[in-house]
Amino acid sequence: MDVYFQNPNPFSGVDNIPPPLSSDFINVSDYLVLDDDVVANPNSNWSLSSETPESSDKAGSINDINVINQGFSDEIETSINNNSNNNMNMQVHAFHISIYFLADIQIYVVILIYILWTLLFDRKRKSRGMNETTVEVTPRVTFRTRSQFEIMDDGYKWRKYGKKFVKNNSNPRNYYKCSCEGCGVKKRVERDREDTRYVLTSYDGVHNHESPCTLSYYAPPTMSLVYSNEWQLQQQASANSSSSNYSTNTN
DNA sequence: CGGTTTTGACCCGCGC
DNA sequence: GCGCGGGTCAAAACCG
Repeated sequence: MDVYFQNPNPFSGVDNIPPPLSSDFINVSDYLVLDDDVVANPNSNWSLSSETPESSDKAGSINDINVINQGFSDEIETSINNNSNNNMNMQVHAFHISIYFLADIQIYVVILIYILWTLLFDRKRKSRGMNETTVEVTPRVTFRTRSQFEIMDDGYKWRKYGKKFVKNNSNPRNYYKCSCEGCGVKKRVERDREDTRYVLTSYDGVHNHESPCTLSYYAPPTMSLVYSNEWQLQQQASANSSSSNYSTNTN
């Protein structure tokens, strides 16, 4: 499992947009595009977790990154590369801890848990009328980010299709679909019910297209102009929609 | 006018 | 079967 984060920094050169506050802006490449400050300060206050389709609402944070992938906790190794063209990348490598550092007995426990979990998952699939050849792969990744904004730029264009007040959370949960035709990725955004300073952003599925942000960054100058303008519009729209919120927090 | 947001209704799975 | 909670739909409103 390799997850690459890139940082085109869409804020650079954009007028009327407040400068990014430390750790308040996290963007997305596959899921996130990290801001300069986040990459430069690995200890800044952010976290990442992924969850199985059956275990929603379990996003948490262990140190910087927490990954719970299909029932296993994964050991994470992070590395930050700064290549020649100022395109900073963060590589996240995940290893199954069952092989990496568990003692022998614990390996068997993990294997047993895995078998039980697989059987349970298979039963759930069959109870839904899914046969053996039906593959249900809906990766859900949740980012827990300390931010004053619910809507953070993640490099993709989203269309809101629902809003729901969920139990035990006074803050609404917003549902978004990727606006790109044919892309079925969905996004769920809500304030952490336990600490409203944090925003939980869950992604269902994987984009089958490039982010407009990535295109902008790697495109030839003429293309870059087109996409950059799109980015500015998105950024300004986001800033306008939350301008009152921002103004109350900048003093 | 086209794209986005809002919001009530509807659907579905799950537990009792 | 029923109620509840979460997710989605779709029509109307909104906006640039």
